[in-house]
Amino acid sequence: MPELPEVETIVRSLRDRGSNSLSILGHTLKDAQILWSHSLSIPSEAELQKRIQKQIVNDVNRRGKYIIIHLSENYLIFHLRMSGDLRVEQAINDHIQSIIVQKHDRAIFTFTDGIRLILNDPRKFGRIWLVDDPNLVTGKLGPEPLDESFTPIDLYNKLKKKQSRIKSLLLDQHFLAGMGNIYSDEALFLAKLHPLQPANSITMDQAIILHRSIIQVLTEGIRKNGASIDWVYRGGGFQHSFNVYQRTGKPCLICESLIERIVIGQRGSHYCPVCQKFYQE
DNA sequence: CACGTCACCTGCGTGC
DNA sequence: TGCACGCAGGTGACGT
Repeated sequence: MPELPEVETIVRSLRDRGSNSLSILGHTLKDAQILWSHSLSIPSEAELQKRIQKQIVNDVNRRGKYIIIHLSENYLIFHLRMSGDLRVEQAINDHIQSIIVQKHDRAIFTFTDGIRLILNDPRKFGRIWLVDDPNLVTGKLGPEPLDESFTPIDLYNKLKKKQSRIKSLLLDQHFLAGMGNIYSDEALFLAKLHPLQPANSITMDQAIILHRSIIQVLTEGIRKNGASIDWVYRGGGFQHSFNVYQRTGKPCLICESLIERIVIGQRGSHYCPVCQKFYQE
């Protein structure tokens, strides 16, 4: 489900107390229940339960699409993949609460004061880790697109070394962390690049614009609290700003040509055939 | 090594 | 209405 902006929105809601969200900062863990065993990557459920006890949440942040919860001793890490979501529940009555499980709940973390952090994940692709070193999980990720260390020159130099299609590269988390199908399509539209364009055919000028477009769509996505599509609604509004994603057959908002959809690496790719020309040398 | 394809899952919309 | 099919915000394993 979530890409960088959606994950960032969730991280902020876990970290910062909002009008309708509950921060877990400073809370002390008491117990964990894993309802779908594959949701837990490492360690074993017994080990997890033993190790998280009495650990305090010191911070919550993000690396790419991974949510990293800094505990007193270890790091509790979540990846929501396609359909995962995290919610924090207010403590109600202990006896009632321990029984309440919603459809698709896969893991429940209970704090000493009764609040609960719950992974809900219809498609069961989401994963959880408890590790001493977060690099064990996120170590191979590419640069953070919103960090200053991500520069147009570096992007150009890396593109030059790749001959895969630009759309596939943007989805490759080892190349760049955090982009998913929505934001890749939207960034390529802003950059006027055809999704099938080989990476090494992209010019310096185009790379500069692509760099700016990536930052623009991600920043706008975060500002709108991410996108809410399908039957899972999380309150974000970026879906109202889509130029091409899921707009197949609808007029381009710039030139009114009809948006096309092709499949690249098993993923639907949406683009304007006129604004996003395929360059042949 | 680099790149493409498949497996892992459930639910929803569409068309017959 | 029922059912088959295609589609969905991702990624690791495997093949060429």
